[in-house]
Amino acid sequence: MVDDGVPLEELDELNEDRQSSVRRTTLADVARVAEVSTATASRFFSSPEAVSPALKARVDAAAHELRYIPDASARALVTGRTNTLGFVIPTLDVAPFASGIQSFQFHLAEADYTSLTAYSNYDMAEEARQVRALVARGVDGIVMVGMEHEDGLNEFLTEFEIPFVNIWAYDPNSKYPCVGFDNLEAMRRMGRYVLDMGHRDVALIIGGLSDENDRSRERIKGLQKAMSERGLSLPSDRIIEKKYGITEGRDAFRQLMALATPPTAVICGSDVYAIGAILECERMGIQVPEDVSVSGFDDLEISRHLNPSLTAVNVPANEMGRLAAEYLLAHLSGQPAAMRIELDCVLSLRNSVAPPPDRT
Amino acid sequence: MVDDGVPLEELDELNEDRQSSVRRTTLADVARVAEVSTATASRFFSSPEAVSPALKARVDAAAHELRYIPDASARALVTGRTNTLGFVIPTLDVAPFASGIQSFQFHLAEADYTSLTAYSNYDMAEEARQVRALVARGVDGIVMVGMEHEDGLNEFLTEFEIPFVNIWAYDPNSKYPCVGFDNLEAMRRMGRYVLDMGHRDVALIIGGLSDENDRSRERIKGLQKAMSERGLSLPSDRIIEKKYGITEGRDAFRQLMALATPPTAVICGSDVYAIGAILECERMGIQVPEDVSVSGFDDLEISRHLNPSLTAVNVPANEMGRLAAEYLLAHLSGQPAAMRIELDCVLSLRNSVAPPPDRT
DNA sequence: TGCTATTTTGTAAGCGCTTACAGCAATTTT
DNA sequence: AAAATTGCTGTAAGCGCTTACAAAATAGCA
Repeated sequence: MVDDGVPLEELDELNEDRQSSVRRTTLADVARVAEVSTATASRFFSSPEAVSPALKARVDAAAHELRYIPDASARALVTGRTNTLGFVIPTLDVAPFASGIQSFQFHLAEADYTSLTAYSNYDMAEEARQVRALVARGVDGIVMVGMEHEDGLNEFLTEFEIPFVNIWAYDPNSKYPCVGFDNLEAMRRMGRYVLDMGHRDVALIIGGLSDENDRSRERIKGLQKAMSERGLSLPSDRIIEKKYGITEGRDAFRQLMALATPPTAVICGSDVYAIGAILECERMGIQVPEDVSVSGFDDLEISRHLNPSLTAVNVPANEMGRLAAEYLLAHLSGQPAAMRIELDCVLSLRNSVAPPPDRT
Repeated sequence: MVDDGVPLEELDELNEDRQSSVRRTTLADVARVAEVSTATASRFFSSPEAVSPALKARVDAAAHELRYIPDASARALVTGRTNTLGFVIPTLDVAPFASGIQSFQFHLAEADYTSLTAYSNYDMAEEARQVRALVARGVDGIVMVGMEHEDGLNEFLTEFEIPFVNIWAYDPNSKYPCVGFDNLEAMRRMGRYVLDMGHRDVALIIGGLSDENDRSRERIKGLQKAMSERGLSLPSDRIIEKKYGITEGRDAFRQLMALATPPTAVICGSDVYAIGAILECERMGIQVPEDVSVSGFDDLEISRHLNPSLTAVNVPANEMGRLAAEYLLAHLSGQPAAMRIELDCVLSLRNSVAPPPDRT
């Protein structure tokens, strides 16, 4: 794959002059050229309204002439602020996470903040490690996914006075800020909808090890609740946990269909499983929704296009990213901000769920 | 949506104590507790081999006792290095870009580097703006997508001695470092493959405004080249430019089918268009590949699962992310590194391309 | 016009860290 | 045994910037 054996002249020079490289332009240079003090030059950048028009013009000219770029590290050192926020997500491979972070960054940019992203890979210990690394980098605030974190992590952040917010989940009793939706309630709604169609044999395909993932756990509970409300139960052989992926969804679906009494409805904890299930149906010659109903969770772009189109819980990823940014920005500027924001999760009702086949 | 009207006690305290907040632990504190000089304490962290075991133990104990976390800004100020790299991509919504950046970050993390991501939204001016912002943040190096950038941007980076590398494209004659594949050649291969099947009426659905996107432009050229090699041409009404998205792919496909002589093969500049095309075929009752062949570019996870499975150019996104990280890391540590790395783009041959229908 | 209130500017002290350089003790060499 | 290394450690000078505080300039007012 890689083009090896590159001729020598194609190699980068070993830039030994890096140490002795040209000294970068500093505020002092600008001040000297503009014939003002460094204080005035500094004010020109941070509080221009406090500088007279005449000097403002001189500093501006000097800065341009010297192609001055302020040094963020120096500024951070003295102000104690880096204007950078940290964001720890499980992975970018899950489209809604990517959307959420993009939305988050977009809203930060408007306030001249940037963000450092780190990945936990659904591992709490790794998440904690990443959070600590972000704090060492000097982030002014942090976003994490889910309400549950490694023991002591919340205390750690509190001790270092790093504001943070949990997203992708909502708990009205949480001691800590959160912006998200109620995973249990969302899945319960989907459960009710499916049960209202008349299904009694329901199964669930869900992601991640639920003991490390409070969102998954809540979703499982939500479905169980919907069923017990109807006097039904969800036997554990009808809950299939799989790694994230279409292939995994197919596998799980096949597993389910091999059961003595296969479910008439397969509820998925993520759209990708549902996509896998629908594709597997096609292969197996099973009709959706005539023979089996399938529902998803996320509402990816493709889901509405599928055949049949996928009924799914719509996850407000962009909204969460935006609100997390707004919360942190408000908090950092000393403005009051709602500690907990609950977003609604609507069901996108489409064609993959219908009443069960008549078995009389 | 948003839960408004939050009761007052639910609001964050306006943390007015932020200024007067507890002073954070510094190296000097650690040094004092360990009864060593700050120099020794500093050495303990940056070059521990230069410290005697006895003092090492004392500093270690003191650091733990005080829960000391070094200040990255202060270190960056004095060393002139932030250990942070910048990465500017068009958008995270395109899965391969997300993969590439995740791979990039993963490899940086091993070297204790982090990365700042910025988005250009396929706009060169915005890209330049983001690059400048990253430089102002003090990044030690930058990754950009594509070979073409705003006028003067390369010079700007050179002037500030910021190493950078272009990815997602490859040009053996580039003056600047690149890690990628030859977009023209990749598409030419796909073109040949399709033409070898016997197709003569070929059309292209491709993304972005090609004058701002050298990858798209090269891909168009690649197909044109493959066709002209066979004495064929690609009329402009058979090149449809659309924004990225499945819906757009469907629209483009319908547009193509409405042509006086519809193409027998639709080549797409991205898998999402191909997915849209295949789904639209299903709706229109057109058989793929019996009636029309469809090919993609990217090779997303879902593509192999589709029905029919999608023949596509496989883009080595992870590989590019990894190699970009390796290049920059090597360069920054003064080691020689190949300036240009060409990655191969293999065709993932599957079932969506077949010989054209017999029209006799 | 003289005096005070206000605005604008400058001086200089760090922010927390690294590192050149010097000092000193323990080895090693002659 | 004196001289020369070698290995650690400490002193102190900044890195580039912001911001109290003081000083100067300007405006306001009687």
